[in-house]
Amino acid sequence: MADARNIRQHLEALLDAAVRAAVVAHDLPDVPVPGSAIERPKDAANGDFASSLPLRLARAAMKPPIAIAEVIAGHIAADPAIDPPTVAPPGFINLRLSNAFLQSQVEQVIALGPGYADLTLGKGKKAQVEFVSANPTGPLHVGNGRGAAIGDALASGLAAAGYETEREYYVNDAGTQTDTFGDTLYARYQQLFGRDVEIPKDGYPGSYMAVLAREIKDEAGDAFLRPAGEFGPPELNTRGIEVMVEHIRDTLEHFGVRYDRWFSERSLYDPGGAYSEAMDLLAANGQLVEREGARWFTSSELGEDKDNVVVRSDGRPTYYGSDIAYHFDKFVRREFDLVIDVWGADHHGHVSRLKTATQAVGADREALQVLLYQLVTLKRGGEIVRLSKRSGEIITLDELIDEVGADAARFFFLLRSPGAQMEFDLDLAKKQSNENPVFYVQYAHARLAGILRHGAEQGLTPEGGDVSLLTQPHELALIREMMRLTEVIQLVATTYEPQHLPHYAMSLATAFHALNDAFKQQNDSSLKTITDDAEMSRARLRLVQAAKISLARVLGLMGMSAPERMERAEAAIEA
RNA sequence: GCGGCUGUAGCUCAGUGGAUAGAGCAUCUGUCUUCGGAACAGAGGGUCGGGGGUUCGAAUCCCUCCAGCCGUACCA
Repeated sequence: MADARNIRQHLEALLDAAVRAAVVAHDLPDVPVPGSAIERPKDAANGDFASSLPLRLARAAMKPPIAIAEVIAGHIAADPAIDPPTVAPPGFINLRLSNAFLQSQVEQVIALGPGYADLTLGKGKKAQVEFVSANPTGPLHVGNGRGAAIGDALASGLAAAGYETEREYYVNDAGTQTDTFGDTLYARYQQLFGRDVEIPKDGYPGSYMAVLAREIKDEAGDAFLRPAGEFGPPELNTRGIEVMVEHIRDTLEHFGVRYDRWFSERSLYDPGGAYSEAMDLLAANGQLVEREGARWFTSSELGEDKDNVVVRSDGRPTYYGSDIAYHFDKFVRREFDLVIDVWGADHHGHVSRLKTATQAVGADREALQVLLYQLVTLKRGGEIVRLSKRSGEIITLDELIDEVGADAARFFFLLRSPGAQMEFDLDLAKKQSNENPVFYVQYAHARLAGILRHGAEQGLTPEGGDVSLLTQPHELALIREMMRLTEVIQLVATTYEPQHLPHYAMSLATAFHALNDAFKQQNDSSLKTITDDAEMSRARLRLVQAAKISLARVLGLMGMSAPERMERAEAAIEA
């Protein structure tokens, strides 16, 4: 039987069969038929699904589209999932789901639970989403939060689509930034012992470095101190990175993000690590050359603008060299079928050459997807602040979570498509008012929970409810909206665009709020969920139960909580 | 210079070949001692940056121009 997960394919099959039948009956010339004929009409008045196939066939078939539509519609077999098809100018075939089918979906959602809309399109495939991966040279800032929200939701979406999914953080604990970090840390550390030392030029001026130095002094005393004028010990650097990574991990856990793996860049250079193997492979392919004292990957022969250095003239690998090894590890060693790297847009110059290198070490170019998100502009008190870790003036993700809450921050980050520059209005996100859409969605869930509680107090539960009693337009509209989740999951998992989740969540919440208030609007208390009619009440509670499952699922995919009740903490005070 | 992203309602943004271009906020009008009103119903508001082209059909695809952001390192 058809359900939310396969209704589209079911209708396509019905349509295909109708076209074939029309051809066999000589009602339609035997012309090539374009695929994927089922669409979603924008206007609900045109049905739940529609086909523009007649418009596309008109030329080849040499008949008016409307006539073709009539012919095909006439050959569509009767099906319990749909009402008889209708035809609309200039040549659409409109399909409407039957009430009986919609009602049955309430039972289906309850029977299948939170996974009712999950797909199998990624079944048997391993996917990895790598995100945030900020240098552990400072605390995460607001921009990293956007990457975290996007990457985490994307991973959830892929998992819902059937992929075996891992979340990974790439820890850049090697390289020049790390050295600069170490130098700055040692300067701050020495300052704590009264030495008049300046922070290196191009160092990290932020006060958090002084805090970090203090932390390390507290735990290790002067163990890292060297005679004046000498360099600091590498162990200080290592410890500094460790502590920073711990802080980053705490921040992300606060944000509700949990990684399956924290992958150390340094580990690439361990004996048996991916670096030497990947470089050997490129060398064996004749794709490495020595030039100007450095080692270059001859990427221009593979279509890149230019060759790129992988090992500097001083013998240290570049970031590019590391990344080649890292992606060799992902694809060749760990055999991921799909890898999504979520990066800030300022890295976009790196995308093409990394894909090329990935290809050179034997992976499919398209198996690596790089999702770029544009940088976040912060607005506070009408003032626009650009984010920069190096300026020292940053607003951290921790501060954002404290002020706004993790749920609201995530929702705002997800709402914008990754490619769009976004303005994050701190004052707005902080508001606990109806200007803030996150409360709208969560409130809908709390209301659903409230109705179930209210019913239970009167001895009414969803058990035994007869869904065939659900015939009100608002009730059926809510079921239609619940069914759409599967399309949203598919969209997220195939386009890697998580912004569809919050938009869907809002329309699902709207469908419920509208249902919930219909009795007031129509001034008819028999439309309430809990009425004098116990049978009717049980049927509606069943719908409420299913809707709650649905909304909780979307909130879960976005990494947000689904509250059973709302706290109105400060709203009254501010008012 | 070259390359990438972006340009849609007053604001923030969805919509990536279909029917009258949507949402939230803001503005205005109703509902209103609520199965929790952080709600619902409705209204006004658009030359989809400009100009060409492809198509039965374009916000969507192609070309071109304009504006903003980013990149074009032996930084990451």
